[in-house]
Amino acid sequence: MENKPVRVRFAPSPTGGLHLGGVRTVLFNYLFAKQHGGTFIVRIEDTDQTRFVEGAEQYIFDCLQWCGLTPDESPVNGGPFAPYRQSERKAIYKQYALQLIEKGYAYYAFDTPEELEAKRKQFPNFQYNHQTRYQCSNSLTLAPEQVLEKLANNTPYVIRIKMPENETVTCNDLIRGKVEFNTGLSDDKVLLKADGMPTYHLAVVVDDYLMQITHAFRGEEWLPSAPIHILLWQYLFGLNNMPQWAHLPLILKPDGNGKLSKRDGERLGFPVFAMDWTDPATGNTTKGFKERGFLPEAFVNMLAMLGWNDGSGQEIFSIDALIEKFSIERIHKGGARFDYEKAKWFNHSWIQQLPVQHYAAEVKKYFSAAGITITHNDYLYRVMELVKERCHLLPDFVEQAGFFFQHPTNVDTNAIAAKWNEAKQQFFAELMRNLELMSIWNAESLENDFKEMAAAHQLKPGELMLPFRIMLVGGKFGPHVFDIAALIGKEATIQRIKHTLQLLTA
RNA sequence: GGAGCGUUGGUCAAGGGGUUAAGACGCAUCCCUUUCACGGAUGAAUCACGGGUUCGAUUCCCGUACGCUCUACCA
Repeated sequence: MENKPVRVRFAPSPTGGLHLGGVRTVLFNYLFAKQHGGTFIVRIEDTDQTRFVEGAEQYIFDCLQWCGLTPDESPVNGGPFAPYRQSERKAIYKQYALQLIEKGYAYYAFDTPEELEAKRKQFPNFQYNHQTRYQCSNSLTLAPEQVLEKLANNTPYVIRIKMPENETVTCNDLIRGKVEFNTGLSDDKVLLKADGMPTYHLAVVVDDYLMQITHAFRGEEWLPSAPIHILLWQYLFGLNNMPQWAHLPLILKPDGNGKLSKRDGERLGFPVFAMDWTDPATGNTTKGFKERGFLPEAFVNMLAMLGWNDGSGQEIFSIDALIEKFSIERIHKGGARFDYEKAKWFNHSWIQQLPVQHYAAEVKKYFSAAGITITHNDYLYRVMELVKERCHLLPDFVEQAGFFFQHPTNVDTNAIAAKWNEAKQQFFAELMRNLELMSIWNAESLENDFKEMAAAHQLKPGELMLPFRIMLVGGKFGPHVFDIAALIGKEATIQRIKHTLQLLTA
């Protein structure tokens, strides 16, 4: 335990979209590793061949890249402990299972899935445990020669851990403190499956040992199986080589009870996955935070604050600040409900504080998806600067700034029609002529000119501002009118006035 | 059913024996702004409940309730 170089791992099962809770687990791993000058490893736990999903692994790495949480060692980066895919490590696990059998900590079991299912049907809460294992077909109940014979005949078997009847195993969790379990309450979990693949229980322990993991972070849902892992460590590699455990609180659904699921996002209209995920089987795409218009800085920041804070009240943190401030001691014990409104607030904050150039390329994509092609980046930057405080998500820029690039498609004349009159018509007609002659085109002179003219027409500027806005913008929103006029230029300004005037007289 | 974990405003949460129980999101009202937004101000919690311990408990202890997680040849 003393001063070993920190090595942590994220061990996803590549079976579908990457859940926000998964990304938070990655984040905490990453922060801890970076803070301690350690190594962050991604290990793919693909031991269940029946759940193989095409593209799921690549998708996980894409998500990590978008978040900026790049692993130091992984199947794609390689590393000194390769391979990092458990399916490619299949041969390694069996010897450890055999070792356990030799020491009497595990046994062969020949019960078929059908037999077990029958037992579960017969007995209300059937568990394969210290009470029932002697009524089952395994190397504990069969004569040695029968076992040998079955093995020789290639009879399918699994290897199960032999849980002690009544021992106390304690887990010193970094977040929860001492947690005790009675071993008699757990069942004899399968360690090695009939197909020769390890289950999670065996694989984590073996790989954490082989990869010299020092700290193991995972979701709280794993806490009940911790005693099995701890026992395995004790039997195989010794408790003093075991990583320190930290079981992270769950992220809960915003309404009702239970942990946040993909379905909650669909039901309530917000993303749950980091990026869009298309299920290859059904072709259905589930929306991701990225595609919804989140900045990775905001997404990561928001996730960090779900279950952790630095105690100062500060909420906006860059990744570097998080690396500096992060501490396991300040991780909460209780689960946190996910709040999409708050998530959007984080994104809004990051939109304000990052230079617009930083995310302009992404914004551009939303514009082009809306049929607006942007040719001048400098113009785009100025526009973004002007409207960014109204944007929570990146696509908001299209809505908030589309009129800077094309004439408004819908001019809300209803907003001004009721109070429209001949005097105003005259005013704007003259305004057009006036603007045409202007040599200096900036917000200030435009405003002065506008107000002088209003006075000359004996009209209140206030009555004219909204019509002017509607003409330029199309609706009741956007930055100061004269800033807009200044930016879109003389020609567009005049053209829009003219167009609206025509609409109003039609 | 069993085991484990958890419980401070609607949400995220600070605090941790004596406080007017921070702050943020959201909401409402107001100010600023001749639009929207930003910004500012104000408002809203008997700290799940019941017992202790104590001069004093939101804070410590014990129960209860409630919630969650797990209880597969899935992770």
